[in-house]
Amino acid sequence: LVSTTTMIAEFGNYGKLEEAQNLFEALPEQNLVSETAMLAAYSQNGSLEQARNLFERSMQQWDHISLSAMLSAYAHNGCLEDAQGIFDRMEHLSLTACNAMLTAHAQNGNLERARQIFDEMGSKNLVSWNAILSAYAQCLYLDEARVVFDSMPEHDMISWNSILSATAQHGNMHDAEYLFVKLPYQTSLSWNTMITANAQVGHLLETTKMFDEMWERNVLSWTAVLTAHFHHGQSDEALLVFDSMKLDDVIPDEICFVLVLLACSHAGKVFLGRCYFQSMMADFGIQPSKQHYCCVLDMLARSGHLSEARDLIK
RNA sequence: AGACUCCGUUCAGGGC
Repeated sequence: LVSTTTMIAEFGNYGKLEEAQNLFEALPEQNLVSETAMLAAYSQNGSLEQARNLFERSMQQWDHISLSAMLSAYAHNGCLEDAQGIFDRMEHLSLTACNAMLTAHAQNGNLERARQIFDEMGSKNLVSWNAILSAYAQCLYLDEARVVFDSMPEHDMISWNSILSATAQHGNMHDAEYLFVKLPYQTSLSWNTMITANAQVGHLLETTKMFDEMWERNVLSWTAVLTAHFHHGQSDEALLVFDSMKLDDVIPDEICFVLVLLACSHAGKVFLGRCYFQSMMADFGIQPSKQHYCCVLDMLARSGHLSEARDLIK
């Protein structure tokens, strides 16, 4: 039971919800801890209804950890009121619960409420600091973000990454570059943040240069190059990049396919686009999301395949 | 054994 619970949590972290669920259902007996692990797996993969079912119907008892898990499930799915409901009913407000609630308000655009929770917290850990930092960073309140950053007792990769990407997304590539070279960690994460920033502001040359210099490339790095070509209207190059990526044994994810489908759409390559769409499902086992259908729809509509586009909507 | 924080993709339309 103990090792299976660990594996359920691991599968959840890696987005393998089905595997987690299979393990969970095959358990001869379940306890609070394994149920919480499953709850978190649902939450991390956007299955709010399943999480709610498990929490309300199957579970016989709850502790502060399972409550926190459900709280963040609500928080991540935009159910602010449900999250607040759990929060208000908790007897002991654990650090984790406060952090989750803080983030929920921040993601809902209520920075003041987030700030209030932060200020009222008796003790804070690095997660709390990072949460309020990224709340400001994501709204591109750079000044506030810098103040928080400078007040923090310590920084980890997440803190650096937040401030770096906010600076870059704000368009201050010089400042971003300055931060980047000052980083105490030169990890593939920081490289990916930087290369992505370059791609977002449309610096194709910088993007490819960084890509060539990287020692460890993953899907994010490849996605940045794809994005940069896409921004420059270079659909063919984008598709070439995508094919090279597969040759390099990097597994494309759903976002790569969004870009590929859009590239096909812009280049008017309907047939090719269909092939990629099929391949996405058949070869990579990716369930098409609404977003993917929108891309296909866009492609069909732009190229004048109106009746097929209409069928797709149905 | 389980919970909390960061990062990648965007189409169309409307307003200024």
